Amino acid sequence: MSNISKTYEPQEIERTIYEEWERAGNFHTTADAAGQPYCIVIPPPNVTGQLHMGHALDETLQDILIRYHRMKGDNTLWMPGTDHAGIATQAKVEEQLRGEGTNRYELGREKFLERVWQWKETYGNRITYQLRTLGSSCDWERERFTMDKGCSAAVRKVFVQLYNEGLIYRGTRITNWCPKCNTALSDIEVEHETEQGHLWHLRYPFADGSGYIEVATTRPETMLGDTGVAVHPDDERYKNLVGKKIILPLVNREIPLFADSYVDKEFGTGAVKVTPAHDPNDFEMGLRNNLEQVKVINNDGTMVDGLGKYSGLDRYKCREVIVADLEAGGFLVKIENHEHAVGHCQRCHTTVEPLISKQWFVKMESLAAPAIEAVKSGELKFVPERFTKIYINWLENIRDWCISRQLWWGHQIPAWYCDDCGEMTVSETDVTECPHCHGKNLRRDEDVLDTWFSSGLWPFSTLGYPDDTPELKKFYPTSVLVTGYDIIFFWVARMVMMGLKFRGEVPFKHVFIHGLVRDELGRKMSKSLNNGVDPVEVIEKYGADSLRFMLITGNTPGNDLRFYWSKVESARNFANKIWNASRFLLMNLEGFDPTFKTTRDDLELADKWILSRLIYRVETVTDSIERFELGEAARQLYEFIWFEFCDYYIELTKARLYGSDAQAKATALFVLSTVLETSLRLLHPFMPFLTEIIRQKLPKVEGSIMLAKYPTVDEFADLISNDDNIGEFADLVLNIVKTVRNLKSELGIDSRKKVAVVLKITHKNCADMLKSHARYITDLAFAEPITFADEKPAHAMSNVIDGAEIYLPLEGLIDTDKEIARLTKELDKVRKGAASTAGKLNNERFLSKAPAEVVQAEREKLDAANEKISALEQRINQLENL
RNA sequence: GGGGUUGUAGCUCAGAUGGUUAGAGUGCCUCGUUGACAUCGAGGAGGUCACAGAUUCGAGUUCUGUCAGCCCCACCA
Repeated sequence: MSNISKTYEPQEIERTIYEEWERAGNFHTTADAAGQPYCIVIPPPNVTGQLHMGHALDETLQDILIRYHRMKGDNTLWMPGTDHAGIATQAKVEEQLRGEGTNRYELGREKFLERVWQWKETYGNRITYQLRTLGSSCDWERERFTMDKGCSAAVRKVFVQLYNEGLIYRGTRITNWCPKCNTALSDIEVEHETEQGHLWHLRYPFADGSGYIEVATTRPETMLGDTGVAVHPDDERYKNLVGKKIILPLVNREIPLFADSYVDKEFGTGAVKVTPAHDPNDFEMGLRNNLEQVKVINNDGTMVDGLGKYSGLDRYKCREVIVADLEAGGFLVKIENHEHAVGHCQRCHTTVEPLISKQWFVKMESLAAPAIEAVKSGELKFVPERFTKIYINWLENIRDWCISRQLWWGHQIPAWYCDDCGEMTVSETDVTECPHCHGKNLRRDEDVLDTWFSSGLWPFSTLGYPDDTPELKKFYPTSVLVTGYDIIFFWVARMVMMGLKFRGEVPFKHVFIHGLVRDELGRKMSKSLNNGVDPVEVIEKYGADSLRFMLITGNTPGNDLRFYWSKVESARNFANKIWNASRFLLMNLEGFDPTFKTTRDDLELADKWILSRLIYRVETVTDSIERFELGEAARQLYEFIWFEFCDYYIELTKARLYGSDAQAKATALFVLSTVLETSLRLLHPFMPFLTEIIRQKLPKVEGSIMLAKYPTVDEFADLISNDDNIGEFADLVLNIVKTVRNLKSELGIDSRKKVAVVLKITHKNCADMLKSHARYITDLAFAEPITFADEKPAHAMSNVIDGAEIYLPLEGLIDTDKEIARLTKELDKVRKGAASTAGKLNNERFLSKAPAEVVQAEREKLDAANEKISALEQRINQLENL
């Protein structure tokens, strides 16, 4: 045992332990296993992705909950899997093709998809392997993929049903288009950023030569597609001009001036050029006013053919040319600076172009209503609660969801078009013959579905849907969803809607929201800033337990946290502390009879104290986990293990361990073992590897800690009851210890050098107890000999605390004047406190309105303060008389 | 334009349902290597809890407003 290394070296150990766990099937469960079902579905990481800090946090939180519930005896399932991540994955393979001098169109759809699947086979395991290094106890035997057979079947079934119910439709609309990704996007895939732009004031001449009207625009290049100019119907400036014809500059097209109440009289000139093909508002106005839609921008962001010199120009280059030409033609009035919001593609950050195209949409209103209700009724709860507002607000203002993407990697839309009769057929099974005309000339819709469509089904598709599996029956609805606030709309809301629609129940009862992991400066970790810290690197250097502990300490639900290497080090030090406390125990355990069991009567006060503290921590840690306050639970564990167990209790056992009383030593070892073993189980969800390796070294312990019982208070029922006034006694002892240490330090005495101490005990309940256990003060404060006396030694350093006066008699070392000054300062402090307490007690309203126990506590406080005051006064008086 | 959130020790953050002298980590200062641990131990300095009001016997904690930062949502060209 003594050959255990002095520091904890996690690297090798972690890998070995994880392999053992997985080999033993510890992560796996079945629907018919015993216990209450407890299930979490993993937020599936992108199949080609790499682990980042956000994953590490997300995984850690889930693994803590999962391990806790598994130990509690619940039938616990953590369902893992990956997401096909349409655009991201396709982009990676396309990049690879570019390197080979080819592209997807040259390859063709079928060959291209083969390449993507190949890519998935090559890189798809990387992320799940990385999850393992964190210690994630996922049921890997059940691993799923959003494009596997089952998930694909679920997607088809859901799509067809929604279509048949009229909730999915195909329509020509103006949608967000990314010219770079070359696909339509949903509204939430567009990120708005305010940019410093310009407002160009243009002069549009009337056809009849009667002058001109001035319009203002942020996008002059779209003027090529203008098919009207709009003013507000009540705008006095323009009222008489409505109906006139305008000659569009540069194009020389005749367009109408019309009135539409959408126009804001106050903005710009009050007259808007209308480009129905390239602006969502103009599109609507165009529909209302029967305007022509003239498309001037291609899907790739260049100008269309037939525009003369402008054709083929990039939209921004075209803008420059147009402005120059307008200026040359005398049509440009002025250019103003103007700040406005511009939409960008979430994935590639290209400026989005609103374009008219035929796309598939989901009607959201009827799906959103139950999802709102589920939260309002409390069936689904957000942690922290404030996110319910954000969620509800979004759902209440929801618009139809564009679900078709012009990509190849994804779930291809199950719709077929008949070239013979022109009819469309939507079907769960592939269509080879047109059901309308029995023609065979069928073309399948080329588009694939938005990745989030399949993600939305994840909580039930992974459990077996569309089949009615035992897992689906047992584990749906799942218990909690753990995710970041950044994907509440993308994912959470859609899962709730789909879950309610297709299972009739919410997909999870709690949504546990966490924040983002930021860098040391509080910036978001990003590729472009290159400020990301690789969790794998942290694990290699410090171990997964340290990373996990670092990520949850000091963190509260929903709030962002910063990554600091010093915080990882602090967590590593904690792991090392536990390692060494265990090493200490194991060394002393050599030759000890492991079957020895102590009884309540053998326990001494220190044992009772640490057991009472342990019980308290079992309660608070459990309670904190249940409330999702994992940072608080971690703090409780840290305090207990480091301060109470290591700093005090272990020190107090040393006398017994090194002494000659075999029975006393056995008792100390028994309590040490019990408390350590229980602490390990309590800590296991947070630091799974360390707790496993240490517990395996303890005698009499069998099996993995993963499958051990989570500690409960009643485990200790026969060892300790709470009728002892142990807490009061401990407070007094620790207070005296602290005071002795302090006085020694002030005198410059080495903390480990023994000094004589005289104590005058004034505590009502604990005087005798303290006298018979003075050894505790000797052991913790290196105070020896300790004498109890009523008289006050004259030449001594001293202080007064609640329940005791402490003297360090040091003839010749004491500077009386300094002592008086120090004690006077102390006296002032106590008097101030006493005055404020007395103030409260003199307040009639405090006495009549505050709860009796609060008043009583104040009374006791005042008594104690008064005692202290008189003791200090006497002492000062005594010194002055020297 | 709406909504949210943050402001507590030099730094990073905890402080549920209002009730002792407001805590931790880290940094800093002083001391200490004989048997768990220097990835350690002992002691110490450091906070008018952003500001102003209100509610209350009592506010870091509840409410209102102000200031500062961050974030989300939003079709004013």
